[in-house]
Amino acid sequence: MTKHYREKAAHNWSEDSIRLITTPSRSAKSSFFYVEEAGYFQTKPGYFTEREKLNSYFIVYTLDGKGFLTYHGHKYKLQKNQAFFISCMDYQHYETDQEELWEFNWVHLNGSSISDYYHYFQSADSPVVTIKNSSDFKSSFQQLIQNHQNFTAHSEPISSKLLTDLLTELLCSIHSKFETETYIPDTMQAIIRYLEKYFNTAVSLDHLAARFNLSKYHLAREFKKYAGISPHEFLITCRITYAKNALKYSNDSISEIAEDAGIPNVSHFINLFKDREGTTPLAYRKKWRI
DNA sequence: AGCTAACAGGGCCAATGTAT
DNA sequence: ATACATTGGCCCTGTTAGCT
Repeated sequence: MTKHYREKAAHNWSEDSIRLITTPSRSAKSSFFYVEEAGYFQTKPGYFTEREKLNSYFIVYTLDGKGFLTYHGHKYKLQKNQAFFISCMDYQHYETDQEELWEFNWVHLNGSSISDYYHYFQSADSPVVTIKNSSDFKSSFQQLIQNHQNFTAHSEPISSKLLTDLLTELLCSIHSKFETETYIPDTMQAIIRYLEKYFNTAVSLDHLAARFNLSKYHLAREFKKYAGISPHEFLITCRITYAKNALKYSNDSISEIAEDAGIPNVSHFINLFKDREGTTPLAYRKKWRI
């Protein structure tokens, strides 16, 4: 591992700005999200930071004014209520606008599962998002800073909770390039309900298309757009869910359950179940009955 | 008996690009 | 928004043999 941490910065910020370094416990590092450093900056003209190859993640939330971020070869403008979430391993440069001075909350954070959050966040085309639920986001940041100014026995789990809130809000603020509201059209809802009801029959994409009077190509595309998975994948999920329920709460044999779930071929049922659940049907039944 | 693993072959579907 | 074409992948089947 080559590690050449590099940072260059002009530390121009106001008197009432805040910068807190923390020393998380061993257990916090292994099981929680934890703060490495956090604060609030009211910048002065000339403020900037440039760094790379730092094993830390970084969230910045613009409270007022204007800032600029350069990351992964692009330059982004940051305005009020916009946040970015980046990995400090990669080169980054951020600075205040010279006229509209940048005011922001920030946190360097880490944790065992943060790379998964970051990976999910990267499905957006930009590291900068406009926060949807801004009052909660702002309040979580404030609580986070307060929490580190007044150490208590439960500071670390509380910090982890607040960081999770921040990360969750970041993920929920991603808008895909297809401009999705959380709204799901009625037809798609109807199709989802139909599948939930008739999963145990041989329902195909063609069948669905005919039933709902849509082109099957269009149907498949739209379904995935709103449900996140293909119609067929959703069907399988319904079948596995039914099977798990029957395995746990009935005494039906595996082959009966397979049949009732809409997968008459037992061999295939077992393979599919194991592929999705990690255990065979019988092992699943036993696990929940001991 | 009932359950599971492994395998191979056939067919259908999801994904994608393109056109209108 | 809808339709068509292509293709690689995986869904499904059927069988067999080994397991509890």
